[in-house]
Amino acid sequence: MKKREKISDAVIKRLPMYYHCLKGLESDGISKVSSNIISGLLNITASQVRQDFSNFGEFGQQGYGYDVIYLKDQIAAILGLDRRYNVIIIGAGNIGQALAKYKGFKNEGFDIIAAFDVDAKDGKTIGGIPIYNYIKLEEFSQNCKIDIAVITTPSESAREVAANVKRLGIKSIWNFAPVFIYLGEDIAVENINMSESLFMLAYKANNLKII
Amino acid sequence: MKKREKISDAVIKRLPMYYHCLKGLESDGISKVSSNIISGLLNITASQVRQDFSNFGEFGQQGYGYDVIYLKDQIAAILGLDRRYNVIIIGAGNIGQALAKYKGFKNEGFDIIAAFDVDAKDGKTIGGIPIYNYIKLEEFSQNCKIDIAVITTPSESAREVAANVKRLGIKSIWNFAPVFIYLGEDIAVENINMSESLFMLAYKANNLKII
DNA sequence: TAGATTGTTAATCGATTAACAATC
DNA sequence: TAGATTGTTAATCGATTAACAATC
Repeated sequence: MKKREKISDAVIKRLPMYYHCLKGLESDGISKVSSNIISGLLNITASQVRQDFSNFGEFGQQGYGYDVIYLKDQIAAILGLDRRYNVIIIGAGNIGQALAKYKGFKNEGFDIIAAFDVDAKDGKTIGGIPIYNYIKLEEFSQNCKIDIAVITTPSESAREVAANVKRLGIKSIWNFAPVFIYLGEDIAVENINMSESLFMLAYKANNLKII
Repeated sequence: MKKREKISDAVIKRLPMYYHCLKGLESDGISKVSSNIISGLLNITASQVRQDFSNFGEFGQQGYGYDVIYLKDQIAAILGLDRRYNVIIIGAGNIGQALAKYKGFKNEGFDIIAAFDVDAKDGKTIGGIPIYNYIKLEEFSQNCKIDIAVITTPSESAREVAANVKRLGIKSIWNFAPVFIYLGEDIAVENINMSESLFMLAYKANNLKII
């Protein structure tokens, strides 16, 4: 293992791909895999697969390859998927409600424990998750450890909400508002910008190889 | 203008950022801008801003800078935002419904004209958009030019739906199912993989600078 | 004109790929 | 053992940054 310097974003972006791929192999009952096979499944080079893994440790055996379950567990641990997370949703509009109703996150270790909205009256639920008025967030955060805040407010309020989230000591933000949020090095933010993705799709569609 | 070779993905990813930024400047009533100012707003280098633009043409004037509206229109044209798109949604689950109800896409030139679902009975609507049974898609596509298909089905059916969409001659897919879709060079696909984004957030949160 | 800022060429940096010794 | 495949070092490729002549 090379000495652990800062891992580049390009590498980190591929970790979930590896994890997903290994889960697939596991559920197909395959127990060993080589960098060459992974490279074929993910359409990258075998060299890159080995380089990526070597950033974190030595997970394979020369002449054999990698044990699927062991490697999957190692990558899960690197990603932090070996624990559970308490998640809240801020903004109970269309997207916020859709995420609240989606049941898939629980399987991956993410428990949505509450939603908040400026217009909410207490006592309601969506998809079994309680909704509170946004003014209750501070009190709630004092009683319950929140790992991740999902921001699904309109863009006008997103930055203000994000700043408040940081003030309450929450360390991760998953932002769906079409506003770029960055609050410094001591809080993790992932921005999902759907309209930028849609614009890139328009570009790609208009620049396809000769149709 | 350098001769137009293939533009790298890294450049294309920044175009929506420039567009967004210029719209902001325009709505603030600012009429001229320099690469230096843009670089400050977007946290990239001025050199990169000029390099990026020079892939597509010469949009500025030495000693002056760029005209905000002209530059914005040029970038809109490069992205293909100078026309309108007919969009359908396939899969009327949580995310599909949320997108159908979201009104923001129309402003950018994307008209959601119908939704399809395997369980749908004809005659219903969501957010004013008609829902049809999925078996009607082929007929619909023959009567109406569809530019973009949004796939919000469960992951099990996503690939099959995507193949069908391609068969019907639709040239762009916006995929929200957690499955990587690629159908060759002659159809544009943008994958929004929310769980990968969530995993990256977990990684970042677990690797923050000393807290 | 003098100052400002572009567009482009050259230099640097970082990420990907290739090669191969180590070794299971 | 012979064959396979890792982990790592070196080579290549591509993207970002710096520098500057052109010129408004």
